[in-house]
This record gives sequence, C-alpha cells and structure tokens, in this order.
Amino acid sequence: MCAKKASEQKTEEPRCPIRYMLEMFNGKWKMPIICMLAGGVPLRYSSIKRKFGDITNVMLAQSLKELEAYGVVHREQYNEVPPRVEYTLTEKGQSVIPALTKVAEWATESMQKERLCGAYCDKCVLAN
Amino acid sequence: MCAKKASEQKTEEPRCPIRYMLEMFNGKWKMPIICMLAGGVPLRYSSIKRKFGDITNVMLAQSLKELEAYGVVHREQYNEVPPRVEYTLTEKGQSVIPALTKVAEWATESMQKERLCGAYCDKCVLAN
DNA sequence: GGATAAAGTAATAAAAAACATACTATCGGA
DNA sequence: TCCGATAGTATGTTTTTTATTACTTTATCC
Repeated sequence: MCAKKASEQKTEEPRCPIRYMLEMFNGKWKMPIICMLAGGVPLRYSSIKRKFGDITNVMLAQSLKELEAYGVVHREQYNEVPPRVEYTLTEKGQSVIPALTKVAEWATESMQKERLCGAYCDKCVLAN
Repeated sequence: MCAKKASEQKTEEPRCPIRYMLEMFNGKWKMPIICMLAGGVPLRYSSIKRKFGDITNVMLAQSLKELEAYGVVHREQYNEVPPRVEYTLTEKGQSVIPALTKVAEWATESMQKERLCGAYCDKCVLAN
C-alpha cells in the first residue's frame, strides 16, 4: 500500500513520526550538524570539523553520509586538488529548521529557568 | 556565576540548548513516553508498558526515573495493594509539548511526502 | 624529492545502550 | 495455603555507538 524502506518492511504498523525523526537524527552529532548548516552557508568537511573541535573523522563522515541518505544534507564535490567538498541543507533539511528552532527556544528557556547558562550556542544558528 | 548540575561542572562553556535537549531526552524511549503522557491523563506504569508493548521493565523504569530527575515527569505513588503509581507531565514537561508537536508535524509531512505512511500514531497524542 | 593539504577510509577498542530472564514485596481473594 | 496483580530490581548478555590510531590519494609548493 505504502512504499517503505527496506529496513522497515518488517512492520506494517503506521509509523510514529517521533520515532521516524529519532531514527533520522539519532546519535550525538546529527542534530548539531543540522543546526550548524542551518545558517545557509555551505560548509566544508574540514570547516565543520574545526567548528566542533571534538568530533572524529569517523563520526563526522558517517553522520554526514547518513544525513545525505535521508535527504536532509546535500554534498557537493569540486574536483580540485586538494579536494573540496561542501555541505548544505537540502530543501527537506531546511524544512525542519522551524521545528528545531522551537525546540531550541524551549531548551534555552528551560536552561535559563534552571540557571544553566543556556543563553547562546556559538556552534549553531538556532535560538540566537 | 551560573549554577550548574554536578555532571556539568567540568565545562564552563555556554551549553548548546540542542545538546541539553538531547541529553534530557536521549535514548529510544524518553520522547515517546513524553508523547504518550502529553494527553494529560495520568498513566500507570503497567499502562504505559502495555501501550508500548515492546518496552522492557528495565528500560521503562529507568527512562521514567531519568525523566523524573530532569523534572519533566511527575511520579505519584498511592499506597494501596497492589501498589498504584501514576505518571504525569510536570509543568516543565507540558511546556515542551508545543515544540515536540512542531517536530511531529514536520515528521508527519515528511513521511507523507515519502509515502511512508506517517499519518498517525496510536501511541502518542501529538500530530493527530 | 619531500612536506602539505583535504576529505575521507580501515581496523580495532572501549563505552554505552538496550535486551532477556529471573526475581522481590505485599495483601486480598479462591 | 497458594495464586495473582502491581511496580518495579538484579544480573548478565548482546547490540549499537563512539573513540583511537593509522593510513590513502593527488597535485602543488618549497
């Protein structure tokens, strides 16, 4: 009836949208990457890596690849030497920003109420 | 300057609200539990367990305990036999619902565009 | 000719999350 | 006296994530 990804064929239940989102953005880095790209400026692999400071090649490459597979991140490769690869949000990726911003606003307010210094984040564009 | 939880004392950086949220709702079950409680009806331990169907005692008890520690879930114990314990969202827990609803709406639209049958979820109240 | 930069990959190890199974206390009812 | 229901705990195992370290390619610069 409805097309499903191979990994989801096993269940015929209607899928929970929250779980769909959790699957797409699972792990430690995917949402922060989306936030970082939310500014609209194309970012190179090395630039993302430098901005985070504490992400490994393995995690960054894997996260970007999975986000690309989900259609939220676009990878543009320029055949230069040394190679240049730029990442941007796709239309789908951009479409999640308003919702993520809501979440970031809520989180910022919560942190402020608890005096947890959540005033701003220098790595992502949201809630600034 | 700002009060911080013990676990966060190590870093003096401003915290990213998205990471704060990810820490609070980490794992497979916490967001779905919040969604399930979003209806406003107090739910018993066994009732939550039954609604999910595939959550273990360990995961449910642990998730509820952590959500309680973060102040988003309230646990009310009635000293009856057999024991009765009811869970509800706290004010803080309720305050996240609009943001989560935005996310659920985005996810539902995405799933529909991809024909992934995301029309509704019978376990949570959001995006219905 | 060797160092350097970018954007990764490969292989392995460590840590964390999730799962499976069994078990507990208490009291009322059959 | 044994059974069942509730709300979990205890313990061990498997699975998944994350981290560590080293390595690759290509062409230009010194």
